Amino acid sequence: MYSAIHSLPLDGGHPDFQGGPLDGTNLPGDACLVLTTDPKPRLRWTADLHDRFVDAVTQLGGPDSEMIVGSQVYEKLYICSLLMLQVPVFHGYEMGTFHQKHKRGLNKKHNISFEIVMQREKKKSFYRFCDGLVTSKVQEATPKTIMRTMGVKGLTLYHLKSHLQKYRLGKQACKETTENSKDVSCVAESQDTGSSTTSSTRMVAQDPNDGYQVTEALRVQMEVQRRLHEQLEVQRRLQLRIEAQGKYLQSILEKACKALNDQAIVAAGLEAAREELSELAIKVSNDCQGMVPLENIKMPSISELAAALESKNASTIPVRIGDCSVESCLTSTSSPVSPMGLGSQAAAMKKRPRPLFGNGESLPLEGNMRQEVEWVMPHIG
DNA sequence: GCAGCAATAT
DNA sequence: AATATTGCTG
Repeated sequence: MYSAIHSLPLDGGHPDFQGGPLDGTNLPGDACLVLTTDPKPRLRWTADLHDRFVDAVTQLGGPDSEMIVGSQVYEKLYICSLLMLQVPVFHGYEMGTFHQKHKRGLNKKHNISFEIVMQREKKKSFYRFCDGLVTSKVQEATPKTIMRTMGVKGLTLYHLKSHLQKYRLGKQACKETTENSKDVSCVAESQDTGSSTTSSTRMVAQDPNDGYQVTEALRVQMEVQRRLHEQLEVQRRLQLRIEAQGKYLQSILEKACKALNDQAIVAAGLEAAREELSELAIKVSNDCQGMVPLENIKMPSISELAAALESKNASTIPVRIGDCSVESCLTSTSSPVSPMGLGSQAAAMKKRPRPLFGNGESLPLEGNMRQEVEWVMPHIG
């Protein structure tokens, strides 16, 4: 029916193209843009061309990729510092939800910025933290961007528009059928905010976005591990500090003992007191020795970590914010790093011990790991 | 101008 | 019938 009147070589990043036949019979190795010979020449979507199209679309985030419809800048408050650590957690926040939960803690002054992302399919927007630790450069797959990434001469916006429309419809239908047959729950990737967990996060194995989701999950895991290390570091410093404190105490006691001993000869009545102090000194010494050596501190498992992150998030923040020393952890007197200062940070912590994941929000990995966590502070005599 | 949907044309 | 194109809306 169709016969080609002309064909244009593709330019773009495929140097391996073989000049195609000039008639309409295109083999899947062709890299030619074929038009039909009709009063109205039409573009022929050859297999090859389509493949390129698909490549471009997936590269741009899939057929239902997100649209970034705006951005906002918020003050670098405690909550924001927290969010810095929690980029993945931030995914899936819907606008309303986010506002409700965090608006009070945020201000439009400093340099934390968020994208307002709209997902094509859902037509709902949500915030995504995008300062510094941008997760992925998900560009939206629109006809224009596709055209750019395909880099095929002669391909117009209209061609792509139409083809994309069809492609999306096809994908949608495909998804629906697979969804009906099997309700595959997705990897812990998005929040459990109900409506935000729709088709786009419930993808099936062959979906091109699946790879993205896997990387995303991996990234989350790495993030968690990173924080585990941070936490352990704090723990270690705390331990050292505690040991030092113990030694100091002991030396004081010993001195006191000595002093008393000198006088003890004179005042026999003090004998009893000396005895007591000695005992005390021994006790302290024992306590010091019995204090859990670092190696014996119960190492938190990932699951514990996750739970801990959830419940004790606030306590990790100062460490990250200013890399402040143990002193500040212990005494809360060191210099504040965030504009609001430690005092108000402490207040914030008191107010919301679980600022991010409370209120039904949850860490992505949390589902199967909810345990009581007591490892943050080793038991001290 | 552009994206996306629906209708239309081939 | 399948799918490319055009029309129209926001």
